[in-house]
Amino acid sequence: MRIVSWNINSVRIRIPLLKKLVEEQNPDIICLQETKVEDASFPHADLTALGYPHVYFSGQKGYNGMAILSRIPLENPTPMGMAKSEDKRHLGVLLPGGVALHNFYVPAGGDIPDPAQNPAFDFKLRFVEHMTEWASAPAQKNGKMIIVGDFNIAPGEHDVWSHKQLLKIVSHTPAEVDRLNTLQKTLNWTDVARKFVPHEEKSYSWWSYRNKDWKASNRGRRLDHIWTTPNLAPAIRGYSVHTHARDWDSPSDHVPILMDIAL
DNA sequence: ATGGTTGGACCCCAA
Repeated sequence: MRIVSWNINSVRIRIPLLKKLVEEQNPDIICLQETKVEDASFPHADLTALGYPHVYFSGQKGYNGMAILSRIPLENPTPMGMAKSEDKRHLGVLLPGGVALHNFYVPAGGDIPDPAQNPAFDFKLRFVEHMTEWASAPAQKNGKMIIVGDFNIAPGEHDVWSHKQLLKIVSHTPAEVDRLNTLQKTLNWTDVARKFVPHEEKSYSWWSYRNKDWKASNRGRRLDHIWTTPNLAPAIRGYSVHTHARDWDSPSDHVPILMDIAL
C-alpha cells in the first residue's frame, strides 16, 4: 500500500497537481492538509474522477482543513478537536486490518518563538502536547498506528538548511523540537524518512514561496512526517520525497512524501 | 537586518 502525505495549500486550485501526482505515483491513499475549503464546497466529484471513490474530509472556510482520499473504503472517519480549538487540523480513519491512520496539521505558530508574547506559538506547543496526551492514552497501547502530516517542526539538524541560523526560527526552536521528541518517545514512533535517509543527509519537504529560486538557494525544511508504531516497522518497504512537485505550475510550498508499506 | 510570495477571504490574515 502506498500512502502519501501532502500539505496542498488549497485543494481546489490544485486539482491538476493532484492529477499529476496520481499519474506519477499512483498512491492508494492520499492524506491532505490545508484544503482551505468548507465541507459544503469540497470538490468531491473532481477527486473521485481521479480514481479515489472514497473521500473523507473535515474542513472550514479559508483556513486549515483535512482530507483523506482512498482507492479502497476506509472505516470510522473521525476528526479530533485539538488543543481546545475549533480548527480542523486532524482526521483519523481505520485501514483494513485494524491499522489506524491519523492525519495531522500542526499549527505553524507565527513568527515570535515565545508563548508569552505570541498566542499562535503557545497554541502550537499545546497542540503537540495534546498529541502526546492522545498517544499516551491507554486506548493506544499495542495499537497499529500511522501518523502523517504537516507537523510544522523540523526536528533534526539536517532537517533544515542551517541548524545554526534556524535555532530561533519557529519550526526549529528547542521548545518545539523538545515537545516533538517527547511525542516520539510516547510509543517509540518510527520516523519513516530516517529509516531510509541517513541522519547526516539533508532532507526537506518544504521550501518558502519567498525564495526567488527555491532549487538554487535550497533553503528547505523537513516539516512533513510519516511515523509508525514499532509493530508496523517490519512492514515498511519504502519512503520518498516527491521533490520535483515544487517545480510544478502554481505549486504548493510543500511537496508530497510517500511511504510504501505491506498491509 | 530586512524583505521576500501565496491563497482566500475581504480591503488583511495566516502561512
